[in-house]
Amino acid sequence: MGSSSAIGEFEQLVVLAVLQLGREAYGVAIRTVIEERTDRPVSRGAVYTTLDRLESKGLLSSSVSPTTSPGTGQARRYYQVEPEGIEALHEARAALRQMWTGLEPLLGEL
Amino acid sequence: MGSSSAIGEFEQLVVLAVLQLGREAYGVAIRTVIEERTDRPVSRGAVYTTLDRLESKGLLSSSVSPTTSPGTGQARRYYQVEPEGIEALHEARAALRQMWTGLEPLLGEL
DNA sequence: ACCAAGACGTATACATTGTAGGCCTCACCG
DNA sequence: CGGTGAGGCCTACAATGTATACGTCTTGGT
Repeated sequence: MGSSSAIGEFEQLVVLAVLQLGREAYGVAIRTVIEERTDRPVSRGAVYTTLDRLESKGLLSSSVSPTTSPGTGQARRYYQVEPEGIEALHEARAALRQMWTGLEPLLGEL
Repeated sequence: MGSSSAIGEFEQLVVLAVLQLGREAYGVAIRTVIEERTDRPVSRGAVYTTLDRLESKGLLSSSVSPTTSPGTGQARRYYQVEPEGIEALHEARAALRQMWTGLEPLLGEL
C-alpha cells in the first residue's frame, strides 16, 4: 500500500492490543481488549485473519504455547510485535498527527 | 464496517485535508496537502475515488465552482466536511487514543 | 481560428484490508 | 464417552486503497 510498511486501521488496533497484553497476547484476549477499549464489536474471525496477515507482513511473530494451563482448551498461539510493527505504528501516527496539526480550534484538543 | 459511521485510514487523511484547506478544498489541492504533510506519494485517482466514496457516505458534500478564475482549467469541485465527517474523525481518534493509552513508556510520548 | 499544453475531474480496474461465520481440535467434567 | 467451553483456522465476500488511462476546459501561442 504505502511507501514502506503500511498498515490499516484495524491492523493498528491489533498491533496495539498485542503490545497492551505483553506476554498474554493471544487471539481471544486480543479481541477482548479491542472490544473493551474501543467499545465496538469485533468478530473472532476478524482478529485471526488480521493476525495472520500481520505476521506474514513481518510486523508480528507468533508461537504456540508449550504450556497447557488448566482451564485452557486448545493450545494458545501467542503473538509478539516485531520492530517493523513498532515502526509501522509510528509512521501511521506521525501521518495522522501531521494532518491534525492546526485543527485544534476546529475540532478540539489533540 | 464499524458500529455507526466507520472511516478508513486514507479516508481520514482526506477529510482532514479538506478541513485544512477550508474553502480551497478541491482535488488537486487536497492531494498536495496530503503529500506534503505525510511525505508520501498519493496518486490523483486515489484522491478522487476516495472523495467520491466519502460523499456518498455523507461525510463530505461538494459543489462545482461557479467561478472560473484565470489560470484554472476545468471547473473545480469543492468539498466540505459534513457533521457526520467530523464525528467519524472523532470516533476514529478516540479508538486509537484508547488503544495507545498506557503504552507511552514503550513507544514514546503521545 | 487552430492546436498544443496545463489544470482538473471522471471512469475503470485490481490489490489490500476489513469482517463475519462456520468448522475443527483439545482438555475437562459428569 | 458425550457435552461444553476455550481457542484457533478456513473461506468467502464487502469495503477501502491506489493506479492508470481518458475526457474536458481554458489559455497561450502562431
